Formats: sequence, structure tokens, C-alpha cells
Amino acid sequence: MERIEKYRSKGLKLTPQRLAILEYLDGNTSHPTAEDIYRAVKKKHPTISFATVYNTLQALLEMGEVMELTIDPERKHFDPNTTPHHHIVCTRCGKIGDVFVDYSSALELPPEVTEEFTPISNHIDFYGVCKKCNKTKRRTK
Amino acid sequence: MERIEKYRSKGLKLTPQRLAILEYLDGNTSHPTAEDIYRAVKKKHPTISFATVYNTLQALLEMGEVMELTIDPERKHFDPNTTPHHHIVCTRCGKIGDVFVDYSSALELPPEVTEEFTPISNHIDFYGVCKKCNKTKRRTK
DNA sequence: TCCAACTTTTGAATAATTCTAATTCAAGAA
DNA sequence: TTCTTGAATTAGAATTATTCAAAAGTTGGA
Repeated sequence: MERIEKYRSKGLKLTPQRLAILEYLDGNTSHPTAEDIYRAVKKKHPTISFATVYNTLQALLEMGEVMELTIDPERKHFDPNTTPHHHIVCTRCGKIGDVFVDYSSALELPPEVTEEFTPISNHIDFYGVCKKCNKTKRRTK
Repeated sequence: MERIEKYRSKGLKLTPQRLAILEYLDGNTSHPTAEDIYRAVKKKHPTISFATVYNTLQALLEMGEVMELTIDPERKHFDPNTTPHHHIVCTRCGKIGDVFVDYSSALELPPEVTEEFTPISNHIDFYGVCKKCNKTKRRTK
């Protein structure tokens, strides 16, 4: 997600807006939504539009430079780390953490499934409570 | 998902519309969207509204009688089978299959994750290609 | 430096889902 | 069986996330 050469060579035109988005995403492990990105980039480029964020994300998706996460039923999250990994979500605050373990060898599918589907990959959503929320009193109701 | 007594005893008022939704969901393994349910129930209750489908789904969610699936980035799918299980999605047609295997014991989390999160549960999305799509020629672009 | 092709922008358009207010109804009480 | 009331249904408006369209502005190779 760093060297800008990589993007130009893949035919991506590098505008200031895109550079700002790339910079924001580089090494970012916060799993931002489109809105998170929009708000962050807006600080340096107050005129940037949502469409530009979505356009750029679309381009990066097609280049395989970001992944779309479907963990959150309300909105898409994006992950610039495209090496295969899993996620853990705090069920109280929604914080998303990374899990860099390859469980594939342990995930054998039963015959009734492999008869119907040829498996290709997998992704695990772990659910739990983060440290901060564990300290906080659970809201009563 | 069957005995209607269960619902009444939990304070759910049983209207004809709700009974039709319950009947449609009972034993349904197609992982329908709200629209799938709306269209199906509409056959018997032509005046049913989307709001009723969403209301009922909300009530069933709160009762723990259906699960919301986030596999599809475009829309929510619902599963009346609330016993813990996983899913496999056809990356070509979107068909969703069930995987009734408990992999929990194989899904140990590394310390850097358990330091930050107290894990509670997990759900695996498997991705693959279904039998039907495997037969079909892949569309060339 | 020039210019075609690609981007950005604004605002409108979609699509999924939620909300609102008025009307209707389920089901326990009488 | 009828009454009563809180809950459910409905139509349609409202919201929210995301996409699209057209005009204006830029990038980067020639």
C-alpha cells in the first residue's frame, strides 16, 4: 500500500485526492468505512466528495489493493491489508481487530457440503468484547 | 420455528401475516432476504407491507428465533436456524449453503488478540462455487 | 506544451431499511 | 360473545449508504 509507483504502473492516475486516500489507508488497521475515509481526507482536501472516495475504493478493490469487509450489517468497512486474515469484532462498540492465523487446514468441510460446493477460501468473524468495553459497565438496558 | 404456542407465550401477537411469515421461514434453508420473504408472503396476503416483514423479523431477532447474516454486502439475509453453524457462499450466483460443523476447538486465538478481546463466538464464511455454476461456462468478462 | 482520457465534483438517483400516523385487529377480560 | 386496549398493519414519507450523470478540471504521455 506504499509505493505510489505501483499505482501509476497499474494505470491509476494519481491525483492529490487519491494520494491522500492512499496515505490514509497505508498501514491503517482501523478498518474504516467510506465515511471514515471521507472525513479523514476532508481535513486536507475540504472539497473532496464522497463519490471520489467510492470511486477510488472501487479502483483499489479492482486492483486487489483493499478488501471489503461485510462484518458490519450497517455499512461496508475496508481493509488495506489484503493478506488473508480474519477479524474479531467487539459486540459492544464495534471495534474490529485482525487475526493473523491461517486456520484453513483445520476447516475441513463435510462431504454433504463438498458435494454441492467447491470451496475456495474462507473468512472467520470472531465476536467478543474489547478490553475497553470490558472495563466499562454494561449499560443496563 | 414451529409451534405457534411458543410465540404467543413470548408475547408475540399472532396475526395472519405473521403466521404466513413464520410458515414461510419454518425449515427454510434458502437464507432469504427481507424481499424474498415479502414476495413469498405476498402471494397469500397481497396487501402485506414491507414494514410488516421488517417488524416481524425484528421481533423474531429479539426473541432469538432468527439470525441475521451479513455474508452479502448488498442486503441482509435471514436464517431461521439459530443453532450455531457456518455458511458457504457461491461466488458466482450467491447461493448460500449451511455448514453444520463446530470448529471452535480448532480456532484458538493468539495472545495478542486475547489481550485485546475476550472472545465469545465465531462464524465462518466459506467461499466457493456451487455445482450448478461449475457446470455453467464462466462468463468471459 | 498539448490534449485525450481519466477524475473530481455536485447533485440527483437508487436501494435497503426505518419511521410515522392513522387504521385495524388479536386476545384477554367481562 | 362482546368489549377494550395495547399492539400490529398499512401506505407512504424519511433515512442512510451507495451509485450514477454531466459538466468542469487534471494527469501524464507524446
